[in-house]
Amino acid sequence: MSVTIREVAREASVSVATVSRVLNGKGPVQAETARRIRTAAKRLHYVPHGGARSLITRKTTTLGVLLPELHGEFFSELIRGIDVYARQKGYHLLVSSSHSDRAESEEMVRAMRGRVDGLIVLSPDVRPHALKANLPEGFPVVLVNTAGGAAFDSLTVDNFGGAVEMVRHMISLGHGRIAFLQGPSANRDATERLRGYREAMAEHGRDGTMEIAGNFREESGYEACRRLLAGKNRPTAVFAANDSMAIGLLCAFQEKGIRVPQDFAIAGFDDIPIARYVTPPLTSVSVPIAELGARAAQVLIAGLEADPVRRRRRETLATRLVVRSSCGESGSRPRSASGTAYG
Amino acid sequence: MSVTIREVAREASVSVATVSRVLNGKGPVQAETARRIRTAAKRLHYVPHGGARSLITRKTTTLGVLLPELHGEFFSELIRGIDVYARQKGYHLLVSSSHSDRAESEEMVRAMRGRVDGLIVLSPDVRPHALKANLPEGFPVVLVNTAGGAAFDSLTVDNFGGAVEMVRHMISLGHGRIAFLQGPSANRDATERLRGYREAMAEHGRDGTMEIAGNFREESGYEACRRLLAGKNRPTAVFAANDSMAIGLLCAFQEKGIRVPQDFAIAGFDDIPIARYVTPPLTSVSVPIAELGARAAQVLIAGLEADPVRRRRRETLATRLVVRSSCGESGSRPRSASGTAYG
DNA sequence: CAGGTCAATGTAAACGATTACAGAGGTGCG
DNA sequence: CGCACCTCTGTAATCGTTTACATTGACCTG
Repeated sequence: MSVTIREVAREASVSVATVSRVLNGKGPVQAETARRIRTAAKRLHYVPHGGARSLITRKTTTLGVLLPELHGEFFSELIRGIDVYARQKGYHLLVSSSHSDRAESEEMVRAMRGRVDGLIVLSPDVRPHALKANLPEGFPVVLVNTAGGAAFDSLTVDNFGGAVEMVRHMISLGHGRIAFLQGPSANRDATERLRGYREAMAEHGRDGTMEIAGNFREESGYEACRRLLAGKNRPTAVFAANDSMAIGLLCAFQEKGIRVPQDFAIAGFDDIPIARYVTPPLTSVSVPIAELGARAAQVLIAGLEADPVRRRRRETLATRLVVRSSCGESGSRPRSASGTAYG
Repeated sequence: MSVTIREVAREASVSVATVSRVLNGKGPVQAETARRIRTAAKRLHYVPHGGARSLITRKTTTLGVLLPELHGEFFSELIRGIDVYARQKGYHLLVSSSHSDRAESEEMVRAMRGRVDGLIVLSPDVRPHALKANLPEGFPVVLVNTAGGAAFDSLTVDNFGGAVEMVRHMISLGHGRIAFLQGPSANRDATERLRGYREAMAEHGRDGTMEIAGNFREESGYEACRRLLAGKNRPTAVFAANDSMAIGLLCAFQEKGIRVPQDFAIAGFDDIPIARYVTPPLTSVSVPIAELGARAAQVLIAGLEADPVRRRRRETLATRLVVRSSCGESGSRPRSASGTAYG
């Protein structure tokens, strides 16, 4: 069925060793011989068997990517970032996504071992402890946005810092009572953003924080509207833990005739592409997702090729405040390409 | 470094053959022996080497997924659909995305061969012709939303039918002059939607079609606004080839004080999650993306396990018209969970 | 011209699994 | 009791590569 190196060798009247040398560019081979081999390989559509190769070289040139169930924009951007860098370095990507429970995730860790050279893990379900137990000693792993032990390299987006910056911005615009619309409590991005909100509020001596439960989906933003308008002493601004919820809320406000930002300021987090096209354009925090992915791939590959017992890396990528008009102040400005970036 | 089957065998005081039999559940093995082997395997954290295994079994239990550069929502949903089905059947996913040019795509086809059992290809860049040339005879491939020869299984979303249905709906609401905001001309989804628009317009004897160039991005919707308002005899409705452009356009209208749907009706395509949360909620065509992915995986796996020279499959998945208020008629209804589904 | 070096190629031993085949021991049946 | 048959396990061949080592000339040098 499949054509092997042996057939190429016969076709070019040389030994398999010479074929291998030509195709891998190692060892000295006469130019004419090399040409003949390459021609034969092309004619036969020869492609080396990855398994056989990895058996002897002890490399798979494949990176494993372990992801939880996560929403649209983030997922694709991250993969894109990883893929672009990995491919450029000659690595493939073995992806496994949408794990719902812990047992499933851990099973995948096991299944991936022996097929990949290293692992990029972005999964609240997989505890670092379980990782260590299921992987051989010293197996290269990069943790992304995951509460992870000191055992592995890890990369994080500065959710905390971004949230602090946003709250400060809102306060600087004169907003007094700022509510926070939370994400899922199990999600680390969500909890870090919450922590940033609390920190920044405390820093300015505002203890009148108001926190509303949410789950990162549009509908929970939509539903938060009632809660926001309920009590007396109601807030003048909301900071949503992500853009989707902010947009859901925006929609609810619009239906109720509440003007944004005049009656109520709204801010989001993530800066998804659509954020600048809602009405009014949404002030948000831009997260470098693709960059996060690329950096994860970079750190992992560096780890593969370097001496295995080096110091663990731990990095945090900065976010960027993007001011549009949903928080006031700049409402009358002409729409620019991307809002104004600070930071 | 890595623990092999030999070490497990030694640990359990049996031969490698017996270990293999136990771990693969083939052949008769004494219960006590099996237990001892399983214990040993667990203690040593043994996982079989995928390469070695695929060498002899001639299977990789891995599916290749080849994707072009594509936007957020679609990408992740599709992968999710594929992944869920594939994993359930015990297959892994080797993903390669964001190919910009044809040469790159074809290179990936070659690289993947020898690592995967079959291929799911969703790439306008890869011509079926090139696929045939770079793959062994009879290699299982499923083409998704790709203009593909009769040589492979293929799956498509009924973009044409969905567009026809939408135009009919708009006409039934009394809209006379309906403009169409196109997607990228190289994209097959885009051209099929355009074809549907033309067909449905012609069917009702309206030759006054108006077609505006676009690229599926929000900004091109935003920019289309000028063109729409320019001439005299201006349209009363726009059908955008996807939701992102529809939302960009909505934003532009809102800035100019043009009311939707009173002054101008807007419809989109895709029914992205956010579509129901913009103002007004967007009438759109829902596309079963995850289902498309799952079905692709299903067809491919069926092809792998079945007799190889069976008839080619060619399927089209139905879309679903989702009526909200951006085209009028139902503007005053309370917002329901998902609009009203027809079809 | 003997001996050493070097370039170009071939031979064969790994790598880690699966599995055909064989052997050992037990059981049933004529 | 002898033979066939079954169950359980081991031995060794095999898959398609890479690569250490061997081999063969050609060339250089003293």
